[in-house]
Amino acid sequence: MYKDTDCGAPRSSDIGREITVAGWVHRRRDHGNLIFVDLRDRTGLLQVVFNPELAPDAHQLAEGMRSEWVIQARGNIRARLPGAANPNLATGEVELVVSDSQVLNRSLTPPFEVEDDTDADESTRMANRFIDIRRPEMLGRLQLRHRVTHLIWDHLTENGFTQVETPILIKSTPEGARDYVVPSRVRPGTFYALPQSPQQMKQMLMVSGVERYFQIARCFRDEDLRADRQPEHTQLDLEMSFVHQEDVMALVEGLYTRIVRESRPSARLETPFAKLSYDEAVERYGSDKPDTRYGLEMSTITDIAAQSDARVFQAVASSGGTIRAFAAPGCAEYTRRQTDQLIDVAKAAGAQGLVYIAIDKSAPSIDELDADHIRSPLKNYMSVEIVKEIAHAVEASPGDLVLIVAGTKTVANNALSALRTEMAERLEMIDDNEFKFAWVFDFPLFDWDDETATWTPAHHVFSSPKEEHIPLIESDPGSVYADLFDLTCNGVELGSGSIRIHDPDVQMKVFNVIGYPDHEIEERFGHLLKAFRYGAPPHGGMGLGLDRITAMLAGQSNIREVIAFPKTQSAWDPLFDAPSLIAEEQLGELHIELDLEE
RNA sequence: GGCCCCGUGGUGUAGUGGCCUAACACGCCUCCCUGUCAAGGAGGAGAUCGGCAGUUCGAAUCUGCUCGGGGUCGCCA
Repeated sequence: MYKDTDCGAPRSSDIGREITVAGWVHRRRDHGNLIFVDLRDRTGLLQVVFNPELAPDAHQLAEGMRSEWVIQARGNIRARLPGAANPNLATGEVELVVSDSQVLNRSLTPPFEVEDDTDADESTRMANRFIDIRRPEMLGRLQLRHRVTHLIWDHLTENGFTQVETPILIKSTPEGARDYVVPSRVRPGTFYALPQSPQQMKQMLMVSGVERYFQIARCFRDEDLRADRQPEHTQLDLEMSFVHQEDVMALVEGLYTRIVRESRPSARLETPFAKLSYDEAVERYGSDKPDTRYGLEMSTITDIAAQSDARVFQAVASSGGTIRAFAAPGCAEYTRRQTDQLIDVAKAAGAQGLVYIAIDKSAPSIDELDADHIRSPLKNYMSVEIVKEIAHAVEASPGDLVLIVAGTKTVANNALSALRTEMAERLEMIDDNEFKFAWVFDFPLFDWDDETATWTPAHHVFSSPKEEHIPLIESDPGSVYADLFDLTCNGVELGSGSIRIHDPDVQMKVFNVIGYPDHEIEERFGHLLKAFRYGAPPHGGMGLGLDRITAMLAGQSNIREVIAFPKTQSAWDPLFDAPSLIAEEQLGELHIELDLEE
C-alpha cells in the first residue's frame, strides 16, 4: 500500500504516530521556507508541512508540487501550534510533519478548481467528470447512492428477496417509449432492444416460483430528456407473489422509511405514509403526484362560476369543462406585474388564461364583502354573492388572492397544479428537509387517447383491474379502476406498481379493449401468456426510480448530479463522445447501410 | 417538433454600435516571504468574444442561419 492512514483520519489522539499518507495536492501554500500542502483523499484533507530544516529533500520536492499532483508523504503527526488549529477541518487539530515524500504523478492544471462551491459550467464539469467527481460534494453523492443501494440489498435480502439479473439484449415490443435497438450480426436484419424495464421478465420469474425478486436494473428509453430523465436510468425493480396491493405498499414503505432514516437522518419524515386515491389526489391537488408538504388545496366551482355573467365560465361549463380554483393566502395585494406572471404560468401549463379575484384584507369577513373589497378583471361580470360563494368554496379569507382556471378537466388541473407549485414557492411554504411521502392508488385502468380515439393502458397492459370492475372491462372501460399505485414524495413520482393480471382470460379482455389484433398479441406477449398458462401465482410489484430518490436525498433536483457519467439533453456523452460513427467493416458485418442526408 | 434562457482568456463573469489595442476575479507562470489554511506581496503570460453569412465608414455588441449547453411543453405504457 502507498498509504497506511487516510487523510481524513488523524486526530489529537494520533499525535506522535508515524504515518504514511497519499493523495492529491488540494492546495499548496509556499512561505518561502515552510510549505503547507493540504493533501486530499476520499476521506478528507490533512495539512502536511514541509520544513527545509527537518527534511531538505522533501522540501525541495514540495517547491515543485502543484494542484492535483499525486503525492505520498511520510512523517509524524503532531499538534498544531497554539492558535494555529483549523476548526473547519476534521483534522484541524493536527498536522503531518514530513520526513520523506514522493511525487507519484504530476497533473496538468485542472480546467476548474476542485472545490464544492464550483463555478464551473455543467458542460465543463461533464466533459471533465473525472475531476468533477474529486469534489467532495460529488463523491459524497456517489457514496450516498451506494448507501441507498446497499440498504436496498440488505432490506430486501432480510425480507426473503432474491436478486436476479435479467438480460439487457431483449426483444423489441414497440409500445410506450421508443426502444434503443442493437443490430444482430448472426441473424442479419434483426435487432435486439434494450429493456425499458424488466417487466415481462420479472413476471415470468413469478411464474417460475422465485416469489420475491428484485434487481437494481438499468432501463433504457429513447425519448427526449429532462432534468429528471436520462436515456438510461436505474430503477429498483421488484416483484412479489401471493400478495395484495397493501402487501407491496407495506414492504416498500418499510424500505423507503429505512432509506430516508439511515441515509439522511436529519430529514423530517412522517410515517406512516399518506394514502390518497387517485380521484382524491386530483380533486384536492389537481395532480396524481401532489406535493403534500403544503396546503393550497383546490376546489371545483364550475356550478357557482357558471351562474356569473362571465362568458368564459359559461362557455366552459356548458361544453362539459370544469372550473377550479384555490386561494393564495395574503396575496390580494399582488400587482399587475405579479398577476401577469401567474397568467404566464397558467398559459405555459396549457390554460387559455387565468382569472383572479383579490379580496381586500380590509373586508371584515367573507360574508360581509362588498364590491369595494373585490378586485378582479371579471368584477363587472360577477355579483358579490357569487364572489362570496366562490370564496367560501375555496375557503378564502380577506387578504387572499383566488386563482381560477377554466378549461377541460385536464387543462384546469394541470394549470392549477402548476400555479399551486408556483405559489408555494413564492410563499416559501416548502421545507427542503421534509420528506412527505404519499401513496396514490386506485388509478383508472385505461386512459382515453383523443388523438387515436382508443383506450390506452394508464400504466401498462399487465395491471390488474379491480376485481369488482372486471365485468365492466369491455362494456365501460372508462369506469374500470385498477390495483395500481404510485409512490410519490414532495410532488415527485418515485415509482409505480400494480397487482398484475394472472388470469389469461382477463388479460385477453384488456388486450381487446386496447385494440391489439390477435396476431400482435401473440407476437408481443405470446411468450408471457404461454407462461401464464402454466400456473401463474397472483403477483404484483413496483418499479422505483433510484436516480430520483437519490437526487432527492442529496437535495438535488437534477438527476445528473447523482449519476457518475450522465448524458446531455441531446443524449450525448461529452466525456467519451458517444454516440459515434462506427467503421465500415462493422456496418458491413451487421448488414447495415447508412442513408444519411448530406 | 414548439417555446424560453445561455455561449467573451484555463474557469466564472463585465462589456449591448466607435472611449475595446476587450475589463475584473479566480487559476496559471516568475520572483520575494518561517505558521499559513480562499496565505500574503511584486511582476508577467493568456481570449480575433461558439461558427458562418450579412447590415454598417466601424460589430463582442444589430440581423439571418447554424452548432453546442440548459430549462420546459409535446413525448416518456
